[in-house]
Amino acid sequence: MLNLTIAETFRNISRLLEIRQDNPFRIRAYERAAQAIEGLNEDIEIMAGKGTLREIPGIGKDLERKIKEFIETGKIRAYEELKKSFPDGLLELLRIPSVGPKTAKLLYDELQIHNVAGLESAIAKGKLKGIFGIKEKTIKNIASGIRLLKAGKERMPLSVAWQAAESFLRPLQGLPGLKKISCAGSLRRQKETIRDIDILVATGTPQRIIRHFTRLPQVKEIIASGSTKSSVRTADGIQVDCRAVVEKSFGAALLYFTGSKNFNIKLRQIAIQKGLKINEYGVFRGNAFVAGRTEAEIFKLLGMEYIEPELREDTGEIALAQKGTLPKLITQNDLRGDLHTHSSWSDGNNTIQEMAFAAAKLGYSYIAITDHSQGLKIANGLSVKDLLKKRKEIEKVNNALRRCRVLYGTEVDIDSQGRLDYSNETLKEFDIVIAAIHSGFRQSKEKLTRRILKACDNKYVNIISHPTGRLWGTRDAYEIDFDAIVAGARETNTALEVNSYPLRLDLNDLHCRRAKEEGVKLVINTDSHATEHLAAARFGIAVARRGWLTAKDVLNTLPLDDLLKAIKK
DNA sequence: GCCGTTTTCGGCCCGACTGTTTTCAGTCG
Repeated sequence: MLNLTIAETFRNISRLLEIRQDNPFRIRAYERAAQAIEGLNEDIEIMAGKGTLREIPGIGKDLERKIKEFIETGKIRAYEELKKSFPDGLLELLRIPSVGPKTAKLLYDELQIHNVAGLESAIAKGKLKGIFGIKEKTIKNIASGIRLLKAGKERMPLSVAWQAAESFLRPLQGLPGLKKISCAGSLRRQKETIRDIDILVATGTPQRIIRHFTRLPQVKEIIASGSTKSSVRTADGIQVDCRAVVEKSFGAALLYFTGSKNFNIKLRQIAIQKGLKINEYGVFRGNAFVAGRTEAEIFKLLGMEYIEPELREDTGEIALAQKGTLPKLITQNDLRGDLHTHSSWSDGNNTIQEMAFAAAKLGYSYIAITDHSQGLKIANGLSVKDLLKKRKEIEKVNNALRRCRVLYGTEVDIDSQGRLDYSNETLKEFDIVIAAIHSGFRQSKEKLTRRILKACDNKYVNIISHPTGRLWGTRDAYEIDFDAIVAGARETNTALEVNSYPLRLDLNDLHCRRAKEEGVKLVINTDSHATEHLAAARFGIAVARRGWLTAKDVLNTLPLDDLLKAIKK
């Protein structure tokens, strides 16, 4: 898939144009296009084939041509030309916090510095002193920016970001003078990975709240601190921004700080058409404040439905909101059960009874215990003989626990040839069968895809679990032909799983939206190996919401009887 | 370079903080 490559190329063009001090609107056009392409839920090559590139906001005649050029030749001539006028590595300088295009150009023009290593040695030799506009403080900032860049704090998974955010939200909540508090930014939009954390507060005494914020024990460094805004870095290297506004502006500020950037720009343009101006303090007609206390009143004023944060990516949601036809996103309350969990029969920490009680406590009306199959020795997979005993135990738990029905399930291994690890005789006894790949990840895309399709063809397989095999920070997704799998799943009435386990999140939001478009049902499971993992469903819900899913698209929102009917082949 | 309820030209989202200036440019979000 070329989407990210093309987005990156456009972003680089934007940056080089910035250094060259080209037309600022042209610069922004490339940046906007890059962001729009990143947010696409469709393969850009397929769109090019269908001739729908121009439907992407920010893609006009010229960029359409450039995208096609890239798809056909692997290059964009104009970009290659542009690169020639700059030394290799110059873009690297822009990745240093506090170094922007102007500084990069200055460093290059004055000292011929064109990469981070060169900048480091120039600092060490004291060469930056004496350049107009650069003094001690700036040099220090650049040096610490380089250290940060090298520490390589890239993005963190959503789950880690939530933990960090809560460590700030909790101590601030209830402070005297604090009226409202919320996280904002990509965290509120529940993106899969987060760069930094935004916190917004409504207060009449901003200085006091900001002071409290910067003095929290986990703060290691104050990056900036003004009267209404402050940025800090934690000992873990996570940047947290706090912004304070008066209560009247809270909705406008929340809207603004939640983003995404392209979404905000689009909204402000719509406001301008209506003779209004939006900033983080409110919506104004002339100088008169007309809205801003809540996000809802701003959307209403702009003539559109409330748009959930997870949808705010400028990928078509604004038009639907104007028509009033947004999907009603699934919530955690819609889930009636978990269909992928493990017990101590295989590699889980808890007994079936403990898992069942934990599920009941969450308000679930069913939980499937889907232990690994016999071939997966490393996970203590169950032999056919074990299965009989396990089934008896489930019956016992079901007799004792009325509120939450335990389903007799398995996560059956798909072997390297696409065969299943239990016979059909065994499989047909289960209430629910999940199939998944646990080995042979390095096979070709075609072979991996065939394995999964073969599993779909089995009439007892109800769900395909973690289809792309990715494990965050450990293993990249293996390549599959997702469109082929969607087609196979649809034909065979096999559901695809959104695995909520924070390091998997497989499928992702893009996959969800695609599957939904093609009419394939999804399930949101946790793959829990302990009772406390069940709570991770919130992360699967986050993915599903970003993937535009409603409760209707997700099978485990159904009552038990309906669920069992719906998964039948 | 994009875009159009001001439609093929002439606009283009908006503001806080810092460091370097002494009124503002650069960076960031």
